[in-house]
Amino acid sequence: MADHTDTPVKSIGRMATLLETLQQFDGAGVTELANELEVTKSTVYNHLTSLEQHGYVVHEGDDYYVGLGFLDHGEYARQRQIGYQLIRQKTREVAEETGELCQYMVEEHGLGVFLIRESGRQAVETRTRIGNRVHLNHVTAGKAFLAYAPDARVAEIVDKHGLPGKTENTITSTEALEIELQAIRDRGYAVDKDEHLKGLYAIGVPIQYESGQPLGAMSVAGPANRINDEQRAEEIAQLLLEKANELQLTIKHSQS
Amino acid sequence: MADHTDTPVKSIGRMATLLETLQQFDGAGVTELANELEVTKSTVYNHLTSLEQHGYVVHEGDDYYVGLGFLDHGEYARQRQIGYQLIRQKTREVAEETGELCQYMVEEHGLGVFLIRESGRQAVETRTRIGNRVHLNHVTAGKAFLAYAPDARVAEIVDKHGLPGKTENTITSTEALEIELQAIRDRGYAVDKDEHLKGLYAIGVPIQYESGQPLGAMSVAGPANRINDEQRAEEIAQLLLEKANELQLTIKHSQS
DNA sequence: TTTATTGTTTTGTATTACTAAACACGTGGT
DNA sequence: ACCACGTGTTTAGTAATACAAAACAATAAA
Repeated sequence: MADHTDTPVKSIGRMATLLETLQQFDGAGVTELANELEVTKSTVYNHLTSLEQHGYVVHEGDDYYVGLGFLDHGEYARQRQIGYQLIRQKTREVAEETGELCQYMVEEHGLGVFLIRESGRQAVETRTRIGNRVHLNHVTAGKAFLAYAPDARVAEIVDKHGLPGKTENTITSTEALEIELQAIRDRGYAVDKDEHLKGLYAIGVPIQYESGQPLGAMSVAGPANRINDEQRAEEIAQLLLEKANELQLTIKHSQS
Repeated sequence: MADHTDTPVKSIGRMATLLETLQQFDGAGVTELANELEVTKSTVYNHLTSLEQHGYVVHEGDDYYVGLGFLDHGEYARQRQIGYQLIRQKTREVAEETGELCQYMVEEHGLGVFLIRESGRQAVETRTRIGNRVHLNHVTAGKAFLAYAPDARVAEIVDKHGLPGKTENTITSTEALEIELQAIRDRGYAVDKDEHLKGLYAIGVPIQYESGQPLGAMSVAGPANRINDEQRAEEIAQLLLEKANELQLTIKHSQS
């Protein structure tokens, strides 16, 4: 799980994997972590206390947890994204008007990151959470993004992360991807029948900057039985495209 | 600005100050950071590339920025807080019913951290953002929290962070604090006329767990001219107390 | 072209973060 | 009541590493 690509400052690598497992385990003790990471207890202890002194970790009794120190940096990074406030508002509108779950995702380091998540009245519950990173070929919004990203960028991303499978429907070859992306461009939006999760149907469109480069992608997700019919899907797609277009105009002129 | 309390793993300390200044500067280059932190360029470069490989930093051209890697940990830490979902919903209700800005704050490491922030229709804009850390004696919610926290905990916090001043009205002595906290307990809620920010009026109540220990505090803030009148303030306070009470009952039985 | 000013890379060394082992503390079992 | 084993914590010694210094590359300005 932990990438052993050696980085100049190895302590940062250790810290990163420490935090990841700390989060995975939903809180853990020193020994538990030491066993998992295959390092000495004292090493883990030193890291944890250092992280704690800087607000990145809390301990309750003998268990350590990821702390709220990350929330500050995280929210800063989120609000720094171009058009964040405007897109957030639009996402909310879509969620209310469709009643479904509407999300906005951006790309960073070749992966998709969920930035905004707004639930409508009858929205489904998914496991995705703000900040989660996913492979772009695993989600509808990700494919909508790729379809409108420069070819060179797509190639870079595929080269870096490959096209790992998730379900049997996931696209795992560059040829199939190219065909899919072309289909999305022809259609104007991306559609998925349970690629990410069984029984989930999703529609995604890119949010484009001037010059057409995508900032991210917005998607609506709901239970297949509710969205799968031709009529409703097309309705939602048109709504998304309309909102995306509005955003494109406002972002262009406001630059934030 | 950088605390030089030596921690076992010093790289983490360097990383922390690096990230802080990176955020303060809203993006910066290698040389700029090296000068500010009084270390060599190569050191900064090594840290930045290491952080980047782990998704904590991005670079655009020659400028580095805090990345979205923090968002995942941050959101995790936020949702881990007891009663988060329920409190979020109630915060929204209060924002809608009052039309003002309603926030929820918890304490970590002796400081207040803004967890939730919901704006009503006529809500003021403040500089506070989710994840921001503030001294508890600087904000209304913080004082509401302190008023219902165990005396020992209050003493610990004051001992650790002191009572730094912010405006001329900020409480900076333990005696004054004790009097204020008692007044809050007598009244049932905390009130502030521009302690944190000029022209802002805020009302805060604790959100208590079973056994009365506070999980955090919820506050409503608005322009002084709108809230300052006796009638309106009392109205808001009663609404908050009612919502807090509802929360206390639901959280008790749901444990999340 | 020249001259600053970037970011990047390299090399050697002093620092430091690691392992290992001992210590303190509490708990559960017998 | 004791003992054994589980914690987290602390301490020493050493191998690893993160650092400073300086050279290098690349870009932009003069």
